[in-house]
Amino acid sequence: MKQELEQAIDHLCKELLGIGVDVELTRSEEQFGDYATNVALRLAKELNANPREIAEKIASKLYHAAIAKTEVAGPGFINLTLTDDALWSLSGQPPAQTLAGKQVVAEYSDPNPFKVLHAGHLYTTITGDAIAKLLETAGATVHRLNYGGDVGLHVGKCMWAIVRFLEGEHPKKLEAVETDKRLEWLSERYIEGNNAYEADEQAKAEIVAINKRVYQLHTNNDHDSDFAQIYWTGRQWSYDGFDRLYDQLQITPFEKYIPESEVTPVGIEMVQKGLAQGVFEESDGAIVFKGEPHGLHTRVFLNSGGLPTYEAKDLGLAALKWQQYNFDLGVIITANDIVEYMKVVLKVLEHFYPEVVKRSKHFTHGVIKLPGGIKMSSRKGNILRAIDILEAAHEANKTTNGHDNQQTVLAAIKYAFLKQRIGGDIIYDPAESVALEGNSGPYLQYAHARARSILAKAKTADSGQLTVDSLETGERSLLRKISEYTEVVDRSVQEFMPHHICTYLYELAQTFNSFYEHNRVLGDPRELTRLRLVQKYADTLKNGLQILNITAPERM
RNA sequence: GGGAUCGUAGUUCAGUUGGAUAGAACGUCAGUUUCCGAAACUGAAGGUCGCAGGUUCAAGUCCUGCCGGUCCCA
Repeated sequence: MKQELEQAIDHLCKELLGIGVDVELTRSEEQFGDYATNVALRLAKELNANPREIAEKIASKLYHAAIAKTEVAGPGFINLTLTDDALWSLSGQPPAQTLAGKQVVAEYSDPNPFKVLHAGHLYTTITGDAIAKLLETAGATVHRLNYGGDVGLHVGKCMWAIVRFLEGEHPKKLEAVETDKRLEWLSERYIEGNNAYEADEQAKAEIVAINKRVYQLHTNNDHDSDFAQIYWTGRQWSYDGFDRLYDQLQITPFEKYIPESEVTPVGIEMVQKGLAQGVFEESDGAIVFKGEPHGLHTRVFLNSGGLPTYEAKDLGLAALKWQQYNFDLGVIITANDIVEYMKVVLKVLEHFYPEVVKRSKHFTHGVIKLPGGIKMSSRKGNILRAIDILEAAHEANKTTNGHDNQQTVLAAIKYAFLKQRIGGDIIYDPAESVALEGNSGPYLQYAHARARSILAKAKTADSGQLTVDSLETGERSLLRKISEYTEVVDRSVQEFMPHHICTYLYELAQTFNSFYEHNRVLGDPRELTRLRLVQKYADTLKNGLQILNITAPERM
């Protein structure tokens, strides 16, 4: 309907003024009506005419069954007020299927085996899942991928400490570690290895050697040696631990993990091929890409020891994803410290797969901090871990609300992360996130439960008449807000930004609460109409929360 | 030193291809419960949109310079 109206206005412009414009109706403040357009203002210059006169000209000729009132206001806006009927049919519609049939690959979370899952991983996990769901809402098929470093220096550090802890390469001794302690146990070993690497020259040399052995174990496909058994067990423990956390978070499961070891040979091969083709050059024994001619910087792809860097691996990863999925759209979400790095990798990738670069979107986010200002540093042990966030939220929920409900805590964390535009740093305040007052996940859950409770109490055979037209002010405000839903989702899809949905849902809940406060539903002569509204509202709220992967409980 | 990015109320954040009086939340202050869930609602105070220029009928939004923060590269 919105499109119809836009086309009608575009038509009028051509007919009356001889100029076509790209008309976009925007939602206006309630006092001005339902939709507004600034076409007259934009055309004024071109036509060298008074914008208000142009607006009047268009407005006076604009007729549509859905329009109840047309007004010219301010410097030359055309304000449209829809009929109540039109508002009803506008609300409750499914979002536009703009991505129907599209194959999307979404890569996010990306924790490293043998290391701890930190707050940043938690953030991309939740945000990535929401973006994936958002795209699914628009009709896309989304493949959720999780990429992580199962090779590399951090693995060397961890393996070194494990072997030391076990007093030799004794895989059998691993059995002593309890199942639910494994992830924590591994991250403790990593910290030990990391500290030794920095403090002790001999340990450093040993770790470098072990790191090489890990790579070798992959090339030799070694699953039998004692060293290999320790490694594979450790890797599996990591994946199991990650899966447990994802399960706990109630996010959509990943389609698969892509381990770094799998993409490494692909990446190396690409670098060698690229070297022969003149994409790379040798420099002090390393293979580098000179980014300066492209306004970028130089980066190493194979180091002087012949080992692939992150760059080479990312190249392999991109190639592998493309070969396996042939996607229409590739979405990657990472921290924003690698934006420059990513540009170089994409520039190189352009040489191999220009199509992939065109179809890829890289979103980045900032650092996750607690209000005190603790910053993550993945080197030392004193980082903000994912479970620290979860624990802080549980703790806050207990002290603020006097109980500890998993659904509330999850809603609190997810909503706190998602309500902010993706890009900047996030200051996560546990107390604020679980609060039932204010712009929080639990507030929305409560707003939903309240509405459902009314519906549950309504008797089936009901008094009152259904009057879809001639709505009262409060009723109309609520319906007007509900009718915005699909437009908000569409915009979120276009921008890949779930936070628009958060902002909207909060406004929606506020509108409802205000309506609820001032209008009796049950037993009122207008009961049937109002129940219909409450139903639409609750469904809309639930649908929106679903995109964010937040539950909408009937009771709480 | 080069590059990226951000700077909006005391705090945390929204702000549509440039559009109407810059909006929320928390906090502060003042109110609202015989009645559908007060875990709610109503209202008030609080702003040089970092600073200075420029483009435009119109700038928080675009351009230039400067200041400040964060990150990347050497």
